[in-house]
Amino acid sequence: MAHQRTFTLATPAPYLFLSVLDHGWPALAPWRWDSATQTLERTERLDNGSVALLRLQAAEAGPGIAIAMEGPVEIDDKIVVEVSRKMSRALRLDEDMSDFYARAAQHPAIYAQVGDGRGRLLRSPTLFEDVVKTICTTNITWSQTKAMVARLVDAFGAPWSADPTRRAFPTAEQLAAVEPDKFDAAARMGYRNAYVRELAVRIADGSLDLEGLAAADLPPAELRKAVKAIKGVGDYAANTIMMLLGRYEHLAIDSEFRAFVRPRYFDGAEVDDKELAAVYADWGDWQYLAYWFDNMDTPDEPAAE
DNA sequence: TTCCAGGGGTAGA
DNA sequence: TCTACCCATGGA
Repeated sequence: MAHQRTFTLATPAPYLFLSVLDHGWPALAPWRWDSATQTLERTERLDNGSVALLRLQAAEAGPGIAIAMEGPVEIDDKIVVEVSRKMSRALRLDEDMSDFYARAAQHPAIYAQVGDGRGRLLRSPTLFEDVVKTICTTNITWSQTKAMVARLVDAFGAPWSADPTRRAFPTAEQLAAVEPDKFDAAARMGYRNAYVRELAVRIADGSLDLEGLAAADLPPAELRKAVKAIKGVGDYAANTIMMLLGRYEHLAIDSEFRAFVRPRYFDGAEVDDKELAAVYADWGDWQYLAYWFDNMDTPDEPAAE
């Protein structure tokens, strides 16, 4: 028997629910965006091991996000607290964006995109999921990133009982338990297979405390060094992960960044990455977001498609 | 066929 | 610190 419960998550001010579309993450499983109902869905594995479906929408009356949960076990207050904590992390409801908004207000082009209440780029309930997904964005097209992540979830994630085709993101322990050959054949991530497997094994055997890293209040340089020590994480991925940890002072320079900045600010001239990056230097701690919204001209459509 | 995508590891200088 | 070379996968 299915159990349902709906509750409201408080949001900061200003806040626009559609900001969840500012990042490409809602296109990656187990997230799903239903444009007809403006609903962000996610299959989530709870701490008690059961899998529930979450449906997030802007609250009908007043501020906040309405979360409708459907799961196989009774949804008590403890579960509500757990899901609230996870979704608050995913939607970054605790981040202080005020300084970024103040700076954006001085830049009409950026402000036109950021407006009031955007900029909270969607992430995952866990750093593990964010790191795996980031590795899946390196040296690959976005459509293949989506396919790789979908295969990972379909093959190894725990199923939602009401619809087993919908699964939660696999835990590190679940992935570490899979035979390498079986993992590679199902995930088909190319040379990234070994990176993701090693990450999962190191977390599962306790040699890497990734979530502890996310929770620890480390100096940024130390945090970045620890992130970059993960196999498969270079400069681009490390800076993307820093962004996912709420540190926006580094730019993640990739082919997309170059393809945007070079023609716009250098008339297509062959300039190196250092020079390209200097375009956003004035933004200091907010360089990543400044670039992100500079390179966004479709505010009402899912980003990075 | 060849190229290369929201790069990174490694060896060698 | 920098460069050359290699790397699975699959679409163009």
